[in-house]
Amino acid sequence: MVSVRNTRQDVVEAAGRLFAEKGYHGTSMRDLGRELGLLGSSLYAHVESKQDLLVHVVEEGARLFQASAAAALATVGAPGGQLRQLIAGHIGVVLDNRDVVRTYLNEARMLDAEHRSRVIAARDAYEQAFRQVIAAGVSDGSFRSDVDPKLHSIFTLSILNAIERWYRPEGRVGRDRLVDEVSDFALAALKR
Amino acid sequence: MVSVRNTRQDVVEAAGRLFAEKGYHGTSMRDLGRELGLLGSSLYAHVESKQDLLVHVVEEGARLFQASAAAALATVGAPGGQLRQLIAGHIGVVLDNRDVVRTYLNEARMLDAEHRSRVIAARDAYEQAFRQVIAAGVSDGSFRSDVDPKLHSIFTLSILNAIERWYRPEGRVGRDRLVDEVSDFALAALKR
DNA sequence: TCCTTACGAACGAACGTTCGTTTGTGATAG
DNA sequence: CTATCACAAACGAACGTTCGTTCGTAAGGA
Repeated sequence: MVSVRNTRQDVVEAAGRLFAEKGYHGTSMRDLGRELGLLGSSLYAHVESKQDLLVHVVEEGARLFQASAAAALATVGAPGGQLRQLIAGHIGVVLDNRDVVRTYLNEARMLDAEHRSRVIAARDAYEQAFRQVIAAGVSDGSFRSDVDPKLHSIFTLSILNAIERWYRPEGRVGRDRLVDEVSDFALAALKR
Repeated sequence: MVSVRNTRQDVVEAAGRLFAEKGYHGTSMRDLGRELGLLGSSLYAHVESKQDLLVHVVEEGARLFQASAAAALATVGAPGGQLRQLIAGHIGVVLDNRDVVRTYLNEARMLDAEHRSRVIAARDAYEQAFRQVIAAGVSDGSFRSDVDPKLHSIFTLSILNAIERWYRPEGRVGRDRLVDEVSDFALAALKR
């Protein structure tokens, strides 16, 4: 029942891979066709345009992060635990969807103005989740009172978003260790 | 006596600006010409090739960071103070050379293999400066003993390298405040 | 039989780059 | 002073290639 032919999802996945590796403008439709064993022109049976492919990859990235944040916020517990959940979720998304995430983080600015502003809005909303949790911890006294929630969330997200640039799954740092290290680093600045 | 004509340095600067904004592959030689008020073909009076332009911008970025690290390491003082110097220097480089730094950070991977590996080596050497200072602080007891210098330097550099993505000089956070916030954040995880 | 998938030729536009020519400017010679 | 010269800077046409995309057609599974 396995189809020999390619499906739309195959094309989007391959696009994520190539966009992540060589950038949107560095990838041609013929490159992408070659990756799937077909001609560049054949891709148009599955997809409307090259820009359309970028839109789909980036929006999948946005969806993944949004779902992760929603799940973390749904957990009950102290702000410290919730922040740890946010961090663990983010790292899970990055490690399980490297190419989509790399494209989401690095190539979204190549989108046309309309789609790009939607992505920016999604990122703002995601950052809001971090800010909320930190602000809650400041309010209820579990975090230091002189913490700037906005700056702290930017710093934490900076660490998380950079992971795709250096982390190697086969290296000496396992996934759980990574979550612990990032969490401890981010929480150290919050400890009163 | 200011020249009305453009100089090689003008071209490299404009290239840094456009590469930072639209990416290397997203910038054409005709775009770059337009930026300077001339034709794309006219650029070849100043420059060997488009790739050549990228090489010069990226190598300038590498030089700036290397000089900053050397200056910070030359200061005497406790590891905590030296780390703060490294951070302040990095932030200075980023804020005073936004376009060069953005190109250095985001477009270096578009270089051919030879130049790219030189950039990677330069980045490794730069990260080494951070790692050394942290390791020294662990050794002399001014930092916690269970700190992993490599991970800590990666996290700190992640924060520093992300600054170009969100910081606005005209915003509510001034340069000195930014240096303090990043330093406090990075040092909190080192406090014993 | 229809519908999806893929082909492969072709399109016009844009790409990086080359080249012969023109232009402007500063130095030099009369 | 002015005429001449050299040279760098810029032009603009053109090159060969690649780009994203279109289209008519063929093949094959439901």
